[in-house]
Amino acid sequence: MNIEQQLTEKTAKALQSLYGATSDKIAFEKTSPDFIGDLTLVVFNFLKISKKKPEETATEIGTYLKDNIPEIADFNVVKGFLNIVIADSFWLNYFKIINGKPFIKPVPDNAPTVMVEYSSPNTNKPLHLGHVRNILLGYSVSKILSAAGNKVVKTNVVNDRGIHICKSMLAWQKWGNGETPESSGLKGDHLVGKYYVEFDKHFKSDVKNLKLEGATEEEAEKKAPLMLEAQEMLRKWEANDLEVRNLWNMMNGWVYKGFAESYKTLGVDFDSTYYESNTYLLGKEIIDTGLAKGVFKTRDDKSIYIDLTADGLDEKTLLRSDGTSVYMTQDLGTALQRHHEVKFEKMIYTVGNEQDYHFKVLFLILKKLGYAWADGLYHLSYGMVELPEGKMKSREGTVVDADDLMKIMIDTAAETTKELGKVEGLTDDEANHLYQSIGLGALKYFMLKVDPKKKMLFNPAESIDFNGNTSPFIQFNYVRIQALIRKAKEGWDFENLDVFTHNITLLQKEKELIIKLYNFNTVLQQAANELSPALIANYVYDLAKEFSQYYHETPILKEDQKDLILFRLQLSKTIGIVIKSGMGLLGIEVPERM
RNA sequence: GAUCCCAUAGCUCAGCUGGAUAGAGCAACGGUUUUCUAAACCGUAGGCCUUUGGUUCGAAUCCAAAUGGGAUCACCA
Repeated sequence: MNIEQQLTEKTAKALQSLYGATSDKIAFEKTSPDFIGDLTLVVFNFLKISKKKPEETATEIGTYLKDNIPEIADFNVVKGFLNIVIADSFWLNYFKIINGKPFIKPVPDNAPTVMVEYSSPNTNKPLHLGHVRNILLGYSVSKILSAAGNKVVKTNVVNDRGIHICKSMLAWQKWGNGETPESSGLKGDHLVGKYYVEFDKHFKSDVKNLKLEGATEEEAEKKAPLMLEAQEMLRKWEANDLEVRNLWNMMNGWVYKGFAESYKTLGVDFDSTYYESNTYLLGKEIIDTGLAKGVFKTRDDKSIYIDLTADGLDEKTLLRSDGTSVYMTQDLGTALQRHHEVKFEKMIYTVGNEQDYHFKVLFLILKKLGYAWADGLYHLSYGMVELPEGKMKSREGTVVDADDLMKIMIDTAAETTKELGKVEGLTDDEANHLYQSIGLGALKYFMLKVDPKKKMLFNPAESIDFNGNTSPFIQFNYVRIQALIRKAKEGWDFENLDVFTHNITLLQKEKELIIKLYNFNTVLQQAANELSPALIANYVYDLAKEFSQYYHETPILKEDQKDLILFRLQLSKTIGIVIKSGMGLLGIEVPERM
């Protein structure tokens, strides 16, 4: 079925029969638009075995292929380029098979399991723009992996304990006057975040005072009374102090409720959630294993470490001299626990690139401990989100809050939609749902169309632009297709678009569109391999753009011949299916009208 | 000091494992609506792909170095 495979195989045979040797460099690529043809073979690589001029070699191979592959209609040679024209009948035939069918297949029973971790928030403040990129990436990658035939387990690790939480708790205790989400009308995560900021404010003035008394910055930060109190609170938490635990439970409860709301608006979910308060003691048994295997070593002060200098890394402490564990130890333990619970083939950590080093070390340690599954661990590292005015700093108030951002996007969508007069005939619920699809779609697409590993600039003005390479443009083209189908059902007798029995001549653009559809699976596979939603985003945009051009230059319902109307409707409908599937992989909804 | 990542139009980004004249969108300028939804379409203009070497028939793409930007290198998470 796959035409490239067939061509590659036959080319190998052609080389063998023409020149008595073969090559492992046979690769077909898309023909450049300036030349005639669909697929191109570059023959320069074969000159050594053909011992002939490029043109001659290309012509000989072309002749052989044309004689042996019925789907080849024609070929032409330009310098060392062999351009192959695939017969329209092949593309039409292909279209008959896919016409109206879903493009994404269900996950087979024997599919490998992949665990994808994303979001991983701290519970001391609300989600911000950086989390948004993380969450959208992780969610989209889950969808893509699932579409590519994997069982996906989406998981979230909540960092619900530690000094950061105690800061919020302490500030609330001191200055909160019993304020609750209900009494303040604030979303729970925002309320807790407010007290985190409050802590920082008072802490800074503590530090300032101490510095006036002659302390250095470092000393002051360590000795600030507020910090000492927070640390005391953490100790009490670890000792299971009832009062502290109750406060902790209450405030975390507020935050979870707030997060749940944000996740819901964003349209993402998880199959499992791990809480660090349950896992932070894990990893200590791994220390024994490591020591027994001689992988870990003990220092004079009883702290335990691993020496990675031979691998070009540093020494990494895994157990403090007081016997407590560090972040790395916890992550080792969590990895072990998760592999035990979910027998994953692969585990993907969606975490920012500032932790590249951490994950390099984590994976290396697991490999050194001899866990074979460690080869399946992968750090999906993504770049920072920067604002036009520079980096986001929570303490300087230059953070873009996730809830605010979503609201702005939805409100702007509402405004624009009303301006364009597109709300007629919609109920309030329908209209609100539409604003949500458009506003959030724009946000998601804006963040996902960029290669994950690159840092990205978030320009608010540009992100709410609904023209050009944006989600609303893609959604709009889907909507046009649905409008065509609705009209066709009303005015014409085209109830069943799935039957394809006619024979027609393809326009150039129609052929290009079918080829585009043909490429969907390749792009999906590549996106799954590279864990890159950007590939899907760019593909869907290209498809929508080509459709938009087609729509403008070609009559569909206005066409005279009934066969042609039917075919063009079918083509449009199938393009719609692919647009919807592709957008679905990005976590973006497509409306039926807009 | 060491390691890792990045550098393409004024701006934001594509450009897959090397191939023919480097592509979109935004911004700018001009055009298209009695005809399927103009959140659209068409056109004009805009480039020493940071620099220098190397590999090759052939480099934006691979290798090395330089420059600029970012990140990391805790008994923090």
